[in-house]
Amino acid sequence: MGPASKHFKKRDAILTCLQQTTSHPSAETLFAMLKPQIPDLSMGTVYRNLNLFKQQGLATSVATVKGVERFDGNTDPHVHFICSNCDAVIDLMQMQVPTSLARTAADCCGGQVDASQLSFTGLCQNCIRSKRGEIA
Amino acid sequence: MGPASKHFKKRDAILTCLQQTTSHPSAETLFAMLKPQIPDLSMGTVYRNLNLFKQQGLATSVATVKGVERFDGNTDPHVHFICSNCDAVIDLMQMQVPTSLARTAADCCGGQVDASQLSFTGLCQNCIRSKRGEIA
DNA sequence: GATGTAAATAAGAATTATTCTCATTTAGAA
DNA sequence: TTCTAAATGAGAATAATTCTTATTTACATC
Repeated sequence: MGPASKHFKKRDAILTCLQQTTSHPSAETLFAMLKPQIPDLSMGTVYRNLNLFKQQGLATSVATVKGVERFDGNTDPHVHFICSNCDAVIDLMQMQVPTSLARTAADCCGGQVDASQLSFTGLCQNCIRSKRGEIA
Repeated sequence: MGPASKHFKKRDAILTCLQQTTSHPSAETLFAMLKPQIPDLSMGTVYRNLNLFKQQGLATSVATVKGVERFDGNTDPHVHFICSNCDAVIDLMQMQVPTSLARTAADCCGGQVDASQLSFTGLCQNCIRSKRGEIA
């Protein structure tokens, strides 16, 4: 039904928040973002709905960074850059996993490929600058 | 120094075990594999050394599957297939992330790419068969 | 408008994976 | 033998996530 319905108010708020940010928040971060507007929101609801979104294909789990799962509400196929210094997860919207690779993968192991995840890790632009002594 | 030394006995056992399997075990699984041969091994040692191996580049964290971190002692660059049904993590040794993609990624975000991770998720061959009613 | 309903939620307990602490053990050096 | 530094065992502590249950909510029906 979506945001028009009064049902699923919090569910919609969580999904909308996730879709409007590019920061790939953790459950906790998402909770912190929403709490001011929805003071009676609970962590359980955030986790419950994130799992629901994953099942429904409305969101994905991008990575687990230092033990914490990070989510993405952007369902367009794309690639991520993960900064090993500041834990930022950055979209590389211009990039995708070539479909030829997915086909090769399926052929290699005889399995059925449903999705692919490609990420690069290293230092992000900000952290490179910081290391040079400049202000991030 | 390696397996010849009497120092690092358990450390070496853990690394060797990780290098000799292609199952991408979790810390707990690794512990279970080694416990029979090393009855006084403790979980703390497994976790401690796995983190050490990661730092030293002797092992990598392949993925977090259903909340559990999975490790790989194979440092040759390769790709993984992760079965969403049985949680198997399978090597696709024949495949690598094209270096051109890594370069593009660095250009895209202005960062410094240190490593890349590519994995495919779906049903593995065994689970496809099982679903057909055959015995896995 | 009152009542019934099924889904969604809050709150916090419970669980699980991982890290931490510290006393002990070990291997090798002096 | 004694010393030292690293490695370890054991279990406590922590942190993330899931689970449980009573409550609330939105809507349908009367």
